[in-house]
Amino acid sequence: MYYSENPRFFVAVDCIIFGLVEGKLCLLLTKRKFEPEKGKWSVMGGFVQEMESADDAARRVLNQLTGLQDVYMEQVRAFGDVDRDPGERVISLAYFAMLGPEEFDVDLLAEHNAVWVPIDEIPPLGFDHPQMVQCTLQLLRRKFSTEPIGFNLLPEYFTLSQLQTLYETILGSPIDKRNFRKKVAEIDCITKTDMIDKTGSRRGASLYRFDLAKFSSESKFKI
Amino acid sequence: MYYSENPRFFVAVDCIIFGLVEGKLCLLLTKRKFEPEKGKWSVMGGFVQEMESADDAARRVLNQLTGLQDVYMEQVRAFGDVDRDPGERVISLAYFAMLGPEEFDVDLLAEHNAVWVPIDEIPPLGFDHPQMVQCTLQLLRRKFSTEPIGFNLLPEYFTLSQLQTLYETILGSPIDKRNFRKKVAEIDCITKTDMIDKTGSRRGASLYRFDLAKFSSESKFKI
DNA sequence: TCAAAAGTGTTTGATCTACACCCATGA
DNA sequence: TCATGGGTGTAGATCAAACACTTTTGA
Repeated sequence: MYYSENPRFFVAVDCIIFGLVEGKLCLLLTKRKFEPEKGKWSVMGGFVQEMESADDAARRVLNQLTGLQDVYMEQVRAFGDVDRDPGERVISLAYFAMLGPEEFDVDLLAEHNAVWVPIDEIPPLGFDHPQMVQCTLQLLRRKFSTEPIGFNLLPEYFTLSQLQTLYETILGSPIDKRNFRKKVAEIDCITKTDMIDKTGSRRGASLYRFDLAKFSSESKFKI
Repeated sequence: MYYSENPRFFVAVDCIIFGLVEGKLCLLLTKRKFEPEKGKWSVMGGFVQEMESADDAARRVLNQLTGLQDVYMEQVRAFGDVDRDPGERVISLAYFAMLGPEEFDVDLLAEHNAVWVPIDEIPPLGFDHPQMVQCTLQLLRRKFSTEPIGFNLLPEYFTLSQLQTLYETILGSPIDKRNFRKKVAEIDCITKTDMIDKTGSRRGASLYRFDLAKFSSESKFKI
């Protein structure tokens, strides 16, 4: 048989999971409890199984760690260097996910030694995970200003200040408030509600939401 | 052992190979001589081997088909659906390559049933190759206007008309000649030589070249 | 009454777009 | 001499960036 002359490989998925914790962009990292790289920090990974697609495997790994379903996820790329895993030859597919401020299953996180780490405080990681994270951050920044994905990190209703702070955090530079609001006003799929958030200021701020129905892939979205 | 509880998979690389043939953007496709999908058109693929990285595998496959080395290649993404290959479970990594007008090994191409097909005349392809090609074209267009990769399709020395035609072909819309030349003039790494090409017109056109030394990742490159 | 965040327009410079004619040459 | 592709500048529109003050309200 044509196929069987060829070798087979373990195929892993590694999930680079973003979330906002106390306003800071964080990664969910785990301190490994198993060899190889035991004791080192790494992103959460798992192996693709027979009856699941790579995308399904990534969703499963994310679900096992957080208990969450229907989370925004996307493939970053494959990492296929021969020695990227010191234990065995493993080809890995990196995925990134963005979590909103839902309640996590804290027990699951603890069970996996998982903690939120701000992206400017990332400890040395095992395997080729530093590369994966760099690559993912680049992708994240590029997508962030051209596609409406930031909302995955926010609650359903959010203030413009929250949104602006998020963009400043991700893009790494301050944004002029008036220019920012001018742009937001031109984006159809970000709509004002008549609710007011009084927790963030004495005066109160209007709450907005992302309206998926008003978003088509051809709508302008440029922040 | 931790790893061995998990299944292993065939891992393929599929090469989406671009070239300019008579001024048209073409893909190098092969008519399959083996099952599965025998008789159907597909892009050129091969299996990753034990002692080679995924990138090396892609380079090897390209070399086996064209005889060429040191060709511009880049990973597109992984395709991991369970049934993407009707014969066996195969996870595939798509790569794209851009060939200049070098001499190909015609015998090798013939041996693989490979022909150049203009991208607007692509026949129905087997497997999930239509998806791969679409995905790659998107990536190509995005990279084309922000990174100096188009030169890989051109000879070392080229005229501005050739360059403009190339951009019009890839981006799919006509470009104003004066505006195009204005932009090119502002790009440091495209330099004029004192050579003249007399083959394309009676008057003759200055030949330009891409100067890699003058290109840094921070240089502006926006066409 | 004051601290703290929300909200609001205008001006300036930069960039992009549209547009038409002369040039040099070989056939 | 003329057909063919090579080469050149300007004006108007659009977009991006800089900039400061008033409003509301709970403590």
